[in-house]
Amino acid sequence: MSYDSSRSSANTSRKSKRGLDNSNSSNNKNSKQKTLGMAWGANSLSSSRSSFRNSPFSNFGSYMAEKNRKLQHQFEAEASTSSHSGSSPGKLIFQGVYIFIDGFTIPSNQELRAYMLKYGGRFANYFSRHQVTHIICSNLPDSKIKNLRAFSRGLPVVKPAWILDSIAANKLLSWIPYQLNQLANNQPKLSAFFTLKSNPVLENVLTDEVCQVNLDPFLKGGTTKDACISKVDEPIRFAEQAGELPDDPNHQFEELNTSSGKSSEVKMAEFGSRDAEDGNSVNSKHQSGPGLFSASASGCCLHNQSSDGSLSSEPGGPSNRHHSTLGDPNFVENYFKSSRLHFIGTWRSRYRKRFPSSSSELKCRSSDLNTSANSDKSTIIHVDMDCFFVSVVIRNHPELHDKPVAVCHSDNPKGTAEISSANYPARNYGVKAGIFVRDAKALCPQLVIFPYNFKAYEEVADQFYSILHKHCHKVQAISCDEAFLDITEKDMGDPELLASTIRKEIFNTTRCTASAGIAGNMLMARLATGRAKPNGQCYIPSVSVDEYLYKLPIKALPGIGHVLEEKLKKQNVWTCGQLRLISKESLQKDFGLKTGEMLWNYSRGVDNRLVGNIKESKTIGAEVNWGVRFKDLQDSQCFLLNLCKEVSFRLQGCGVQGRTFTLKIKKRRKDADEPAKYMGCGDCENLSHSMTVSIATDDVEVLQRITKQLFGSFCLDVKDIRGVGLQVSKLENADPSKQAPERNSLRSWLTSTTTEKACRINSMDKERARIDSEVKNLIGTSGQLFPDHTGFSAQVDSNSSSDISAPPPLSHLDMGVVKGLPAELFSELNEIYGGKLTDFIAKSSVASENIYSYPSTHSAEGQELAVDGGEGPLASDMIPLDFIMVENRAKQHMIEEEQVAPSWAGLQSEAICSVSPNNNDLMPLSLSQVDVSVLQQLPEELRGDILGQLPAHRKQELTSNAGSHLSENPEGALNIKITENKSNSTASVLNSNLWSGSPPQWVDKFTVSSCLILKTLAELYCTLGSTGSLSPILQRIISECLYPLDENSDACGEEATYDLCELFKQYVKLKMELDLEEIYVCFCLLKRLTTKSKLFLQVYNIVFPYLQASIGENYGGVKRRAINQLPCYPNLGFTVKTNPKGSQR
DNA sequence: ATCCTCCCCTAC
DNA sequence: TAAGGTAGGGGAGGAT
Ligand SMILES: Nc1ccn([C@H]2C[C@H](O)[C@@H](COP(=O)(O)OP(=O)(O)OP(=O)(O)O)O2)c(=O)n1
Ligand SMILES: [Mg+2]
Ligand SMILES: [Mg+2]
Repeated sequence: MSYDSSRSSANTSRKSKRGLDNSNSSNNKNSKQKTLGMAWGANSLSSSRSSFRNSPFSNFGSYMAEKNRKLQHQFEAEASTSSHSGSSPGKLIFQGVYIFIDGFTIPSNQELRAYMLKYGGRFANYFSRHQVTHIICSNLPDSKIKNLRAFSRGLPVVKPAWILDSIAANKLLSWIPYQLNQLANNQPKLSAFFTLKSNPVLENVLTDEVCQVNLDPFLKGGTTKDACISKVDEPIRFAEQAGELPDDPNHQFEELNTSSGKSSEVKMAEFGSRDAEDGNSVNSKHQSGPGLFSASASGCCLHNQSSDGSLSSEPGGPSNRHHSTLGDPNFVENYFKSSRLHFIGTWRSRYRKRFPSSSSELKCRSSDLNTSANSDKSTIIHVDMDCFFVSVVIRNHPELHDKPVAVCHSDNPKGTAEISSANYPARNYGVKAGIFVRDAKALCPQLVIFPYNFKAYEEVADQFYSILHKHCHKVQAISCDEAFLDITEKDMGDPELLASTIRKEIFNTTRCTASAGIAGNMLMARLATGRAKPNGQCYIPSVSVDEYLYKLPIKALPGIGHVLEEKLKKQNVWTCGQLRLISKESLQKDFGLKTGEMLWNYSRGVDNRLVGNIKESKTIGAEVNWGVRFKDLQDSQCFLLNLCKEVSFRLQGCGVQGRTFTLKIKKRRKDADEPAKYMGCGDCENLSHSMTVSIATDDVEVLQRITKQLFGSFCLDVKDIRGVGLQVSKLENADPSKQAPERNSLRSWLTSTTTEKACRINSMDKERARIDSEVKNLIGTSGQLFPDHTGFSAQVDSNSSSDISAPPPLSHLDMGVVKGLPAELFSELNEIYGGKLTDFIAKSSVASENIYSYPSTHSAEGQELAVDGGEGPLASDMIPLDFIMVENRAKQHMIEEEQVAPSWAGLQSEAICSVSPNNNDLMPLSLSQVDVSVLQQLPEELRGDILGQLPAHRKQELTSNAGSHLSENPEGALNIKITENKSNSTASVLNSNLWSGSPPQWVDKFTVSSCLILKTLAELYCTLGSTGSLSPILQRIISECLYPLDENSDACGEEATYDLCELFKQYVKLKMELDLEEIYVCFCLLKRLTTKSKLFLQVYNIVFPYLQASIGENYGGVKRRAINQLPCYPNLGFTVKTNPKGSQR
């Protein structure tokens, strides 16, 4: 209906859990801090985005958390004493209000604090998004306004007068008239300070209509000692009722069902009455957190107010013109902040952190094989909140419980906003999730629309799961409002009793009802819940399964969506009973092996899934398919960057890095009409293109480069783009020590702990670097200890000259290694660092904890400068990723030494790291670099591993042709020469006085060749290029690099570019036997060497993406593919074979 | 057979 | 105005 055509949805229900989940910030409310500013980002770590780095809001380290806690404690102590005196109920004006004061205020900070304390409110010493309900702010310089916008995010920013006036009025006034004007229109209005104080009329109106206390129901319930809570343990009646149920399942269903309609009100009467009581006691307060405005009982939605009010209150006041990527540079961030689907989509990731590794989920059932015998004995409970989003927002509106209510962004009766959830009265009118609000209003004109309150959903979900975990240790979370419990091995009696106990507790705690299904497997439990809704429960015993399913519409089976439903209906299958008549073979023929079997099983009530067998997540991604409109390439690139940032955040938040990157594009179909939905994507082609690299990364820069290339390969008119997504797969744990050990594998070797700590320059390293920078200034440069380091740097990277003579920054030392040094070496080292080493070790352990909890790439920028002092962002931007990749790989080889001689490894690798600290992780295992002589000296098992990674032709070369491999081409020959040429220089490297014992023989050459090879290769290439030993095309390219043509020269034009590309193409064709990696490396090097040649860059830009794409890990067939995919540039006269992916479909 | 890429389908 | 995301399962078809 609201669909335009092809839509993607998703199949579900799997849980994933990545064991590592760092420091579980489980109990840490601050962990809710958002990521890229996404309120509900998958990554719950605090962001220290540079934009508000200096604001108190960015500090969420453990120190702040602890300090905050203490101060709050102190405050509460005070409050408990003093508020006793004034504990007259009428005085609790600010109950549920939790303010944070930003900056200077007219009544002082202390005064306001005292007021809050006196009148029942709470006062935050430091901003905590999780608790604070209002930000109090008088007037701020413009520079601060921007930051305020960024972090306030939906929270009301209110002037202190609101507090004073509320006290004067002896009741909580609406804060809306007291909103900080600056935030809305960016223009400070001092007069606004006092305006409303003398406007009682307006005040009353607003107060009545839109009230706002953020009433935390639990706080309230707790403090007022809610009478209902004491009734909690009285499920007996409940249980009896359940126990009395007849055996006939249908009958049961009837009864339970009707009970939900009618008698359930009896059944749940306590709930209802409690609600009423509570409603009375709280009566005049309306709810609502930031941004919630109450809908009046009349059913009229006050959405307009909200829009100037708060909820989604976007910072950009005037920028509301276009709600698309065109008008808003922060579109991604803002969009996710308000997206319900984003909220529920990312919920699981937050859940993992809040309920970390609930031991339960990790493979509990040893009774492994799940034959049907198993399921006979199993007992599964499925619990699902009733109309979750609605229930939560009308918790304190008992008068609305029997009126049709829905949650939606908009109340516009002509609007295309989607209904998120509708309560059961509304469903009677046909209102349901997913339909447009205009259709909902047409079906039910009196429908009351409430806005979202994501914060409340999150809190209720937390409570929901706390209760579940309390009652059962095998909990499989399905979504924020839904879970399976496996109570098979629970000896505690009646499952139905347990279910009712749980439901009751949920209601008493959240004031929202849940329904439950009980059965022998997950499928049947889920179906039972459907029967039980709303506010009921249902048990389906095994014997009743067949009967229950017989008449069940196929669509009710999980896994059958509208497409399968339609296909089956075409076969005249409408019910599960009819579905059973089709043979498994036939189903498998029509729908595939697995799907067919699923249909066959499900139609018989068979489901072998186990509760809680959680797998670690396999992909992480972000996409936006709403409001995406680009006018030019720059728009799209900007958007892509933001998307990369987002994805990078999420990767880091999950503690993983990925190797495969998939860019998804929604492209407006040629004949597509305007989307039915406002700013929707309409009818689109879905295109995707992926690239796999050899080393996992989470670095935003790397992501950006990859994404750029992927994007380029689509060859699209950006104006047709209606949606963009970036997905990362082949995930690996970012902390290799927690990675599943792969014995003796090359990969585990390359990414071993020491490698990680010492060499990988990823977000964590960058953060470390930042921390280190503060110590860095104190360190002298008595670099005697690192003579080799110096020389090494000079050779490897001529660009970073400034820091050459300094010892490696402390942060780059592997403290694990340092600590393990012999005493005398340690003190020597400590001296070099001015005695800071000891301190730093202590410090770094603290710091790394913080980093662990709150990694942040966004603070990376200045840090690189601090570390290497040489290459700023500009330079680093010009370094091709690929060069870096290779260089980095060299480092990893280096690391290998550490395993052999750990005592010097850390320092050794330090030297390397400091050479180009802003390296990226990404690099191909560019096998052309595997030097034969080195290879031969490797330990047997490693050699085997390496060979195992090589493409066949390469393997042969290396094994059979040891000495003179590659000699058939100039590049290969160079490879060997380099090793020889540079072996002298290693001597010094290896002579470090930090050495203890002699390194294994092979370390020498291996290190040299891998660390220096690129630089040297580049030099030699250039030399040979000018002396004519290279092929014409490479020669020409190289000379262009060395002696770049004037930018304005004719020779830089299209024609020249074409010539060069064509030549290159021919070259590749002619030199089929030449490894693509060779060319690839060559290109990387050349790009590195020349940033001035426009001509070269043009060629590079055309050819390189294809090289890059081909260099992934798919060696097989790569050459041919790469050549075929050389692009078509119509104006250059290329003939294209087919353009990559997308367009050919 | 088994993997990979590019999709589609599905549940929340 | 409105905020159509996220992730797993799996099928088709190609490469090896
Ligand atoms: N298309 C959808 C489906 C769900 N949701 C959100 C709102 C729901 O409240 C919540 C939970 O989804 P459920 O499928 O559990 O639906 P409800 O809880 O709303 O209703 P029910 O009583 O059927 O469970 O997810 C949504 O925004 N859009
Ligand atoms: Mg629900
Ligand atoms: Mg649900």
